[in-house]
Amino acid sequence: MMHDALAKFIRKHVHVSATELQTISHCFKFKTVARSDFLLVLGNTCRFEAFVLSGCFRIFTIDEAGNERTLYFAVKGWWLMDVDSFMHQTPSELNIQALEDSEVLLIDKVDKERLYRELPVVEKLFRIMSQQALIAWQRRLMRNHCLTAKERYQHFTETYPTIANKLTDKKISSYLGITPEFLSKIKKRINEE
Amino acid sequence: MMHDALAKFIRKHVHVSATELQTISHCFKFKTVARSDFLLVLGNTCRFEAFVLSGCFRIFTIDEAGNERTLYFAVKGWWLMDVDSFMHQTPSELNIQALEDSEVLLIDKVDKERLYRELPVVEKLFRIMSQQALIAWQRRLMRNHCLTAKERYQHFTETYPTIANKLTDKKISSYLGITPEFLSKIKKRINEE
DNA sequence: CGCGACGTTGATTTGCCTCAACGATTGTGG
DNA sequence: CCACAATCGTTGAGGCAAATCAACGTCGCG
Repeated sequence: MMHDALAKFIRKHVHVSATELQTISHCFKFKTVARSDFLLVLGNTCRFEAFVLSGCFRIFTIDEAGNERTLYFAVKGWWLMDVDSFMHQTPSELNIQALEDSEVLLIDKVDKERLYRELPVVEKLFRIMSQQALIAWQRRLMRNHCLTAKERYQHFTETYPTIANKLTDKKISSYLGITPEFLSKIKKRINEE
Repeated sequence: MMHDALAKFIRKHVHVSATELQTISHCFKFKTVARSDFLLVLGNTCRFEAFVLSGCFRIFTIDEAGNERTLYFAVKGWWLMDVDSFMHQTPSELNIQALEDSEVLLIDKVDKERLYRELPVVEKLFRIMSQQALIAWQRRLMRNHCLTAKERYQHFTETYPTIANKLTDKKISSYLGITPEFLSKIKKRINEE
């Protein structure tokens, strides 16, 4: 059934009984998201967390200068959420947009709180997920300090080749924190080698 | 008693009974760390997590070029840990050094795992802490993309004035991701205004 | 007291941005 | 399904932000 991917994901991180898995699974609702549709729009409150079953998403914000800044991309097996907005139920600073026709499993705040209350293993799961995400963000910031734009581009395309293939250069540049023009020049230099 | 600060911290994030608080507190051991001593040295495995009672610490790594890169500073009420190394018991990539004579409460891996097992509220506490740290790291990376070095310096000194006062410029520059020379020029420019 | 780390300053170089122009793609409404 | 508009990718010229290298005064510490 459609929740298999989620079950597999959970089992990779924590021990759960079949019953627990059932309880968790039943809190999630299947949803399709058409290409370029928004799952969350900046200014709205994030009322869900989502597990990506298929497709591809971009989580981004708009800075004061009006430029798009991509926090991350999410494909199968990744999570979509604005931790801050969902946790505190405050207006989000993020947009979540589907880059292709996609499928997700959604859980709303009430069900999430209920799971936290009833199943300690869910706390554990999200504790582990958050800590691993934390490590990844720390590493990414350090890479931003140490590496040049060219090195960061190569690191990204080598680490996530399948994601990079789906993306336009403009979106990649907004993830790397550089201008599209400069990314174009980087690619030219790489090809000339 | 000496665990008061920790109890206060915990109560700010989760509901705990007095008994639970007792159980948690008893897992922590008091320790003093002399100025410039290391609580963790790069290459060793992180066998503890620590809550800072007093003093000031720096968590940093050394990049390929041999430069120090500061992840963050920690004062009273902050936590010291290498999440990755502690979680997976692998060699750490981080140094944790006291910048002044300091006091911490330490918990080792065995006790931490026991707390996780016995008190679901501890899972919740660290889940919440991790998620809030995650938000902070996301914001910091976005600031690194959007802001100039001068703006990042001002943001840091305005957000953490008491921490900034304790630090040498060299350490601040390694946090901001710029050279000490350039920070010196930034400060000059600010003074001339 | 003397040494080594720190902070400052200047000259030069490099990485990346801005702006502008143009061809190539993509998406869309008729 | 085509035509047109809009967005995207590329290229070049010029400019600014920040790094590098080198020199020198200062401070803290042994």
